[in-house]
Amino acid sequence: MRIATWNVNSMKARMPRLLAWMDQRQPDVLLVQETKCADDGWPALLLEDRGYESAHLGSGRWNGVGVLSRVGLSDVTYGLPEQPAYDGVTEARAIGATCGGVRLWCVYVPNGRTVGSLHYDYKLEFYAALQAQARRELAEFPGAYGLLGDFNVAPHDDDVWDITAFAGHTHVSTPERAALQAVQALGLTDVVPRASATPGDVRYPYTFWEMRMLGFQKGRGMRIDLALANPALAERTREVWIDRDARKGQGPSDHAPLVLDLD
DNA sequence: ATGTCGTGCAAAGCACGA
Repeated sequence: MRIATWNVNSMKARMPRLLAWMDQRQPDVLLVQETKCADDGWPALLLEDRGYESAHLGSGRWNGVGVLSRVGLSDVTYGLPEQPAYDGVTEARAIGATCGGVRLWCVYVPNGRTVGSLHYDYKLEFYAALQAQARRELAEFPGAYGLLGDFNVAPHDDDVWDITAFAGHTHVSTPERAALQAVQALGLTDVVPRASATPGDVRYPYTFWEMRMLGFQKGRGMRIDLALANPALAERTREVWIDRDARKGQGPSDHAPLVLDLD
């Protein structure tokens, strides 16, 4: 079974690349973030034609998360039960589902914008809600369990292209990393993609490169898309890899897919 | 500190978010 997570940065704009990628890589389950579409614009029938059931949570312009599966899709949970609101709105940033016997969450953690901002506080609150939900469900679901998506935190200094360039910035701050670590402390392992190169190398397993300033071309990447797996899921995981090719060429997302191949 | 995208509004140019 192949499970993938991909911040697609607009379902509509990415559709040609997304469908080609699905044809090529044949994921059994695909978790997508930043769909930037409303539920009534979600291409459910198109995906169904290709053999995928799907569930989506989205309100339109920003955020939006979806689950695609050809190995079953049940027990869909729309949003985290304790998810904080931002500016009075509970945003479309999390959707849970059981696919092929694996309980999964597709998450799009808030960016945080600048350290100490309201959005940064919101990001930390979101992590607390994610942790609370994972704690409950890890007790509830005895089988394979995983949180996958865009966590907007680079867990280690080596997970950004140049840590000195990130001094005082989000994604690497101690509170953000502590919030991520608190989720992992529940017994969820960051299943790190196989390294094809050393840190700093353009081939290091980053998942995101800025569109601005030719980030990809200059190798300025970050590993912020993660798969946090409980022991049952980690045990079944044979390969974890990043499809850098999906970041190349015309009209890519700024993120590359993270792929888990299970027994 | 920017360089690019994507979206949506009221429009063919901007504001916003990443």
